[in-house]
Amino acid sequence: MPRLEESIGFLLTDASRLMRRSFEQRITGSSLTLAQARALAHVARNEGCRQVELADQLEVKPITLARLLDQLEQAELVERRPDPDDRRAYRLYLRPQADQALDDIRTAGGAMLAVALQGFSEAEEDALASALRKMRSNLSSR
Amino acid sequence: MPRLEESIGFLLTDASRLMRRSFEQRITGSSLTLAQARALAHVARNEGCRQVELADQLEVKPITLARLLDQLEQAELVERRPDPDDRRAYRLYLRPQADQALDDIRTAGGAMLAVALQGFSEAEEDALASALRKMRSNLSSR
DNA sequence: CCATATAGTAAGCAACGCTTATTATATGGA
DNA sequence: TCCATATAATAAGCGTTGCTTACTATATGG
Repeated sequence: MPRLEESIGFLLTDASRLMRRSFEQRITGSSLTLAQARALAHVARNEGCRQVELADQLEVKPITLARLLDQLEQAELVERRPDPDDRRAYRLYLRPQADQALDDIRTAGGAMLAVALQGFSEAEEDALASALRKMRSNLSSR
Repeated sequence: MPRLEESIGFLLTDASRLMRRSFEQRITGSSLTLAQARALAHVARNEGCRQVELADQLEVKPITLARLLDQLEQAELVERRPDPDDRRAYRLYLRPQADQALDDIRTAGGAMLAVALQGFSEAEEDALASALRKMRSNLSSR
């Protein structure tokens, strides 16, 4: 009988929760949560995209993304501009302050990972990243 | 410039969120959340332990665990018994229905992992588990 | 015996994510 | 052209997780 609490499922949630804790402790400057940071990073890679597209990418419901964008807009990091071709839709753009926030995210994330990945070889890091990408793809609803 | 949104940090949170979604869709029978399931699994491995010990193991605050235990107690899966040697403390025990719930957790978790780990060799699974354990240990507050 | 520490809980907060429903706008037939 | 249907975004409201702060009751050590 395998130890249930040491299964990959629980290990992954443990690592994820500890990572979030570490990240949010380090990013006190920008006071972003991990979910907000993630949304911001995706806007940065997809400037001009619509919310429904981004929600699909992030694999959350549109309303969940809308709330995240409310926070990012209030922090003046992201801007919703009306889509000229579809009056129902917005297109998403970075505001000037976003560059600084993205830097902060990189810094906090880097510091967190430096701790989390202590003792990992580069090959181990690559294997981990690759495994996680594969899992994400396997679990994707698309 | 590495792709921020593909860093191990975000990959891990993605995989974790998708896993939780998949798990909670599959365990409709017992209607447990992943966090409750995790707490239950730890009670099973540590019957008779005190809440403060379990909270420490789970790396959550005692009050966070207390809420989880409220839910598990209401579901008649876990029982708080007064510690005979310390009138401030409880000791935690499984109720009879817990066996069935733990089976359900194994089943739902197994089905979820079967999807999540499609295309993984046994060696890759082991490497992933080992990497996650190392990360957890590196990020542990203890 | 008293100061301090510890076990557990209460109250209240914020984030995340959801379901369901609503509004406004697009779009594809008849 | 018009209408039925679909789509983009949001509103309202819920449950879960996890936290901080503060409290009560009990242990424990000097």
